[in-house]
Amino acid sequence: MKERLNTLNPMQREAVLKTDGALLLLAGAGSGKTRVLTHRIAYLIEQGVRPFNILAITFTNKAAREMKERVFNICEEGNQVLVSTFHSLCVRILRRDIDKIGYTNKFTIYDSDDSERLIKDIMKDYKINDDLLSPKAALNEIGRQKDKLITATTYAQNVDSDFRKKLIADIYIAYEERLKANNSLDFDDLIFKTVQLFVNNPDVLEYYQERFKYIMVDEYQDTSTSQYTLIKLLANKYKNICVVGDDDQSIYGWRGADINNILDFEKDFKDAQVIKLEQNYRSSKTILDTANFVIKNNFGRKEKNLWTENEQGSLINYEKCNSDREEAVFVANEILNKMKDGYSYKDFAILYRNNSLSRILEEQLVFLSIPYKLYGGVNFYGRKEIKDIISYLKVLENPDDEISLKRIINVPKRGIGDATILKASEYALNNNITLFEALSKADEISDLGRKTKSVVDFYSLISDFIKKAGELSIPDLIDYILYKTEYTEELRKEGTDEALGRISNLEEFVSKAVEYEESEEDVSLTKFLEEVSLVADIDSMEDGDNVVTLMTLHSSKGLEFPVVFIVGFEEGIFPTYRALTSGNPTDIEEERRLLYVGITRAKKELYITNAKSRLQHGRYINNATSSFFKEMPQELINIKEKPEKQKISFSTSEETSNKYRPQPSYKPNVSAYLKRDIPAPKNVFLDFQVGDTVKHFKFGQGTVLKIEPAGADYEVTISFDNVGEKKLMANLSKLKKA
DNA sequence: CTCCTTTGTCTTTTT
DNA sequence: GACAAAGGAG
Repeated sequence: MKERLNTLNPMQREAVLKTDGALLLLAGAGSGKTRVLTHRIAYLIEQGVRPFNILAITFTNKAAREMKERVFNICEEGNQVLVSTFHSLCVRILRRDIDKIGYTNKFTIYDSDDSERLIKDIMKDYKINDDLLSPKAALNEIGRQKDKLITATTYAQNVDSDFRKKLIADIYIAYEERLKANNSLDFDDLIFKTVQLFVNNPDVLEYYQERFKYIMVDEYQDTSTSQYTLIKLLANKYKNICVVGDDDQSIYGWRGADINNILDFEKDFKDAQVIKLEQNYRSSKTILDTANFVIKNNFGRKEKNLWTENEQGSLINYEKCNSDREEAVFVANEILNKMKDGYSYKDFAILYRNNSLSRILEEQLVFLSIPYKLYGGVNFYGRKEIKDIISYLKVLENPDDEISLKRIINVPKRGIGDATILKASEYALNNNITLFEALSKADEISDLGRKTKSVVDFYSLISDFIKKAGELSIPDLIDYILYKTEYTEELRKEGTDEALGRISNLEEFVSKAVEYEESEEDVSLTKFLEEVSLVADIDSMEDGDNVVTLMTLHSSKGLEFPVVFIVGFEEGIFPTYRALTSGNPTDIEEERRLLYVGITRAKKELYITNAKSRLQHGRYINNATSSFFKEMPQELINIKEKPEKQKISFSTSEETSNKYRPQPSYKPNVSAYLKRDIPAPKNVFLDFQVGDTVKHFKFGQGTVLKIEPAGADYEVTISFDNVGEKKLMANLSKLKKA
């Protein structure tokens, strides 16, 4: 043991040895905090603490898995330590005791998509115009309340005359009622209800206080009030709690993370010891200096001085490109260049502010046959076909779940449309039963007419599935559902590439179910659904693959790469338009921290790139350089700007260079978001003029009366021979000269 | 009443 | 360029 402790620096060692009481570990980027945590767990076990009594909370499942492995490598008993995310931990606790707060343990977990559907339903019921308040905004506001442990009733009591808030309060109350009726919890509830369970049932709390005598929380800067409260409750008896965080890396404020948790920790645990880890083992001096220089622009930070003994390293590369295409070409070519220096694919990461920036990069990587893996974006479990089959499974588990039920009731099409669902819902409401129960009494529902049979058939289909769920393995059950509903058959008939893609996704889902059954000892549909609900894309990341990594800056937290590209360094993208216009300076500070996170991912080389013109939402946008650029130490940056109007060498679509028109030029330094309306459509060419005869695939032949630019396309007024005058979008409706 | 076609909105970031 | 809601045809 002693020998192992000698591999740690004095501060790290102190943190490992301080086993009892409260410890706040302020760990700068790359300062070896994971090392400290794993050694600390191992040390606890060697000191005689039972592994069973240790709880470690991480931010992702991936981090949990890795930490478990690393502890296990130091000491074998380490695999009995519970390493988990907040959400997984809470589900575990709730499955045992949620009946004490009025749910059953077959409860369903709603993802943000499910929650939004429920909000939409409610707003429809209440006839709330969504011009006033979008379902997303309402859901977001409600989520932030839950993060702060504010119930619907409390929220409603405290809204003053604010019309919008009153509206949200009404929705919040209804939302809670419906969730309960559906026996469902949203992500935020998982934490909130666990806290409620503990507060209302001291015996349950005490059970877990005894179980988790030693608690560690990683990424503490990203915990919300509810999460912190949960931890405080658990640690309240033995007070052996160690939290590890870095206020400069707090990037989830929008999700309810509260940076004050770091400041409050010392107040709540009066004898808390504070240890700072300030030596960075990851990055070159140049990279670290740049990061430090940038983050100094934030106010209200915990004072720290991150330093390194690493070599100076090469300058930061800043590349200003003319277009997004040019930027992608640059990044891909640069990766190939660097490969000649002995790097391999897995040494590179391309990071961006939002997922939509990944597409053009992917295209270019594919074009140059550079292997890569993209994380985030459309989550595998978020795809339509996967959500559909999961909804079937959820209904079997919990027929009260009306959101999943409504999702699949007419998928594939079986003649149960909105009107029928509405009648059944009304019947359910009037008789105080669930929608699913109402379906079983289809014959009693008035004016269902000939639709009664469709409903009866659907009900017996689901009943059969419920019966089969008890008999078949999960993969077999999925296959059975896909077969009986003719889901796969429908797709096969469709025959398009898209449909075939969906079929292979479904096949992959079945394989995942097989994998699940093989990897777990204690297999159940409940647990499978739980796992599926709580995985993030990043969790699938494996070290083995030698491929370039593409991900958002948010997802990159906690990772490191020899060479990092930060692309789209443009005002309006990074920092995001929302932060620039919110009027809240802390939003910009959070963007700056995100940049800090991005910079500190790099070990040896850092590239920052941007484009003067970028295709967004189907039109070209001209962005100024990110205002963060001038906050970087210019003497550490190698600035390169591509010459204007350089010939674009590569294009994926058929819009070849002769079709390419020069972009209109705008005044620099004006965020393109402020000039959204671009005068003339580009990349759309009409081979007809006013007076010509054109052909439409449906309306047939007609004469062009008028052509007007409209966004990225032209609006064409045509007098059709058969259907009269119509206004159509030229590109969209594929008009052709006759 | 359902289904298909057309129109509108969207884009932060994720457990 | 993607997808859901609205709108119109059968």
